[in-house]
Amino acid sequence: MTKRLNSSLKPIEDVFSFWDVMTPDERNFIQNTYTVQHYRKNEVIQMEGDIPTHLMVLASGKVKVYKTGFGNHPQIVRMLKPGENFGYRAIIANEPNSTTVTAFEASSVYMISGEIFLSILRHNNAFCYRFLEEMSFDLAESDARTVNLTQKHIRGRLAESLLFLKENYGVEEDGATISIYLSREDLANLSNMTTSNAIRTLASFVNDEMIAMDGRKLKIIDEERLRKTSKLG
Amino acid sequence: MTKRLNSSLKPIEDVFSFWDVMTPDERNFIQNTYTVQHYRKNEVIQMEGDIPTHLMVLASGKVKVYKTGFGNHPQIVRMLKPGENFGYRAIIANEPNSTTVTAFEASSVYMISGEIFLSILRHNNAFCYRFLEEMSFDLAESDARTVNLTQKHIRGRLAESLLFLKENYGVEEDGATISIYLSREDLANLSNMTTSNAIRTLASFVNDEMIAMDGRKLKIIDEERLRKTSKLG
DNA sequence: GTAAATTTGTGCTGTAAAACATTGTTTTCA
DNA sequence: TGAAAACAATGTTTTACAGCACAAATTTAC
Repeated sequence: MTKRLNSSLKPIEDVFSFWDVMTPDERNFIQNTYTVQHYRKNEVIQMEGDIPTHLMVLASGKVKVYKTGFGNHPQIVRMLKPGENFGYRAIIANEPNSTTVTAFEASSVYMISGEIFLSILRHNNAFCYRFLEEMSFDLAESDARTVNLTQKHIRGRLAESLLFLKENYGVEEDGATISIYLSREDLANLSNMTTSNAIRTLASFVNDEMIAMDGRKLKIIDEERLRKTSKLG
Repeated sequence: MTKRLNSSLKPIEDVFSFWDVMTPDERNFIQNTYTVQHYRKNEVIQMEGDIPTHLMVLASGKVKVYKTGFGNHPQIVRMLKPGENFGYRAIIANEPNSTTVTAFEASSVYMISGEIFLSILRHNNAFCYRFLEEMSFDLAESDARTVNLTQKHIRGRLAESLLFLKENYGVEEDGATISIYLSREDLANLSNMTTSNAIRTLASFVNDEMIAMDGRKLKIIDEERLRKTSKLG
């Protein structure tokens, strides 16, 4: 089984989206030094406060990036899908990790040494620019999240999260069921509310016929209205 | 008077902190093409939604960077002091501005053409890397702000803001008065609360002898306790 | 295959903070 | 210099949401 998982893993040159701007030498170097790590559901991949060692590329699975605030209350700040990079911000800033990363489901991660990463950044301008671009998107998203979470009311925040999940992870073959199954608690930590309120508000959305639920499967049935709810509360 | 202001303005090579990583050619090019803009108190420098045209460097004064949320309620996401760059994120991301920038007080800004900026980013690796570094700090700050604003209670948020203002802008000769005079409204927009609550909470801090007030002059007299309040509410 | 643990669902209560209203105070500018 | 506007202060009311307790359902573990 494990073998099968490994053999079915997409090779790093297909997963790491900045492969195309690297030189043959750089590619070789990474090919010869990268490692793969497999994580089980709920396993911690990176810990807040630890010294970062690797640029990581999610090969398969889904992970959450979160900060632990006062009273151990986590706030999810990013959710990644295969092909996305993480762990590199702290390397560039030369700081301890500012976030914890945990696997939502069984996930595989390509690990590229931080020193090699920095060295490529410092020698390959196109590579550096691509990361700059990526960060400039992430920064806008982060600022937008700040405003969403502080200014929207509970219904607006949850609606926003559901739409984000749909956009980010897509839907099943039925065209409506969001392709990620989160616990109510994770949904709450994404939307800055208590678990009870996530449950309650989901129920109210079902009642309003904006979504349908089957356990953790959430189906968006009136996206229009959900979008309105996200905007106006 | 205006002449005096102009003549007392620090030259761009002293203000723009990435000058040292530029080539002589690049420096020349910027020297020959940059412009200076002066803004009066409360004047808008950059507008949310507009197409970005220039990398801007604050030469003198103080400015706020904010997003306008639902119900026209602004959330300040950054406050700049001389030497800091702004307006460049949207250029890199090739998006409309995601924030509005307004002068707190009379400010002067060096304007560097977006095309020239992009061209240097694409040819000068050290220059590109410095911006990458800057963004990696900003991104961590933005995520931290999200957690602060969503999880801390009103006293904690205001205390946090006061400490930030002191760290960012420093203090007057008395060693205690914060060197920026904000309206209660701006303080509220920085701390995600209503103006009345900013006023009330400030008064309560005075009562608790953590700060002293004289109009807009805020003096931190018990930083220890203010820090504790910021952490624990 | 049953116990234990985790997750989900619901109701109730208290409260932090928004919203609103009013008045006093300072700035701005014809 | 006097009216208007902006800002600061404070009291009152309303409400959105957290916190808690508990029950039911589902998952995990042995």
